[in-house]
Amino acid sequence: MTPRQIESALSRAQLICKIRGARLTPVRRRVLELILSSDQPAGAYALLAELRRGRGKLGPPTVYRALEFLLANKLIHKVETSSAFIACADIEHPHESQFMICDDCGATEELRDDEIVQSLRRLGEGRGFAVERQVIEARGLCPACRSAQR
Amino acid sequence: MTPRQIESALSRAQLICKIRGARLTPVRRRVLELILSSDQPAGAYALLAELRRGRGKLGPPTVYRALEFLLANKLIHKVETSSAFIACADIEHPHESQFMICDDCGATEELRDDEIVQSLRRLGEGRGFAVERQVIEARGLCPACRSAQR
DNA sequence: TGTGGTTCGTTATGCTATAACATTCATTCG
DNA sequence: CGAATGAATGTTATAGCATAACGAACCACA
Repeated sequence: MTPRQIESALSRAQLICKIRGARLTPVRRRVLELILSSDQPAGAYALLAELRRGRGKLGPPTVYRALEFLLANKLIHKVETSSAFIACADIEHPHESQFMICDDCGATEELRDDEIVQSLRRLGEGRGFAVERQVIEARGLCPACRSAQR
Repeated sequence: MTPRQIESALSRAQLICKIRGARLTPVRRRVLELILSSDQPAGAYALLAELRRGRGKLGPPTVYRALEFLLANKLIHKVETSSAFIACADIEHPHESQFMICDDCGATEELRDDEIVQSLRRLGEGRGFAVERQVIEARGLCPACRSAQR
């Protein structure tokens, strides 16, 4: 993302939070900015290391609390199989998303297919489950690593 | 699972391994037995604690290596969002599976829907990804906890 | 200007997983 | 048989991910 795009995303996040009565504080904003700046999903401790450059010596809870807030407000997603966090591609429209993760280079792409979401929901409800959250991730090789391997 | 069913599953696993030229050693067999005996997904350290009762003082690598073997031979699955391991419901027919996990009581049900598997595969391939492994898990409330809450 | 709730700093700790190297075990081949 | 080889396991240490608990600072609102 270009600096311009990052600024735009931050402004929009700010606005969304304001509307909701949620507070995008400096720490939270900074963590979101770091995640937006990263081209790959960012781990909590990598974010913490960045946070510390500038601010003093912070502990894990600081970054985890910020992540919790950003997740709750659907400004970021957690990639479960990587234990890492990625900016949401469309914060104006909260949604379930799916991820493709390259085992080679870690490249992660957010997909959004409502049909698969509905399928899993139906599947759960067929068994009497009330589905609250879905984790749908595919691991494999991205196009680049795929051709590099041959 | 009843002791009888556990014995049956162990025998079948033994046979499958033999056919494949894989060795279901005592440690691996024991870990599989523990997982089969558990009514809920078992964590690695819980399994380790059980393993230690009987054998001496073992380290995490022992159990993790056994788990790696069982996963590679598709005798168990890993539930990513719980960091726990569950017996495969149909070891004779290797497959991708999905899980419904209750946030309240931890009850975990293995589902098997080939359509959702194919959907995700197509979705990935549409983006040029070679999908090797799928993680599809739904978190929510199981029927029991659902009615208990009302 | 209190007062209550939210956010943040700080310390400590727990859980999950693997690296690295020594040892034991099983198998095969001379 | 006995050595050689590769697989499996034991052992110690450490890395990586996440949260509990408590107090201080901050903010909004009466």
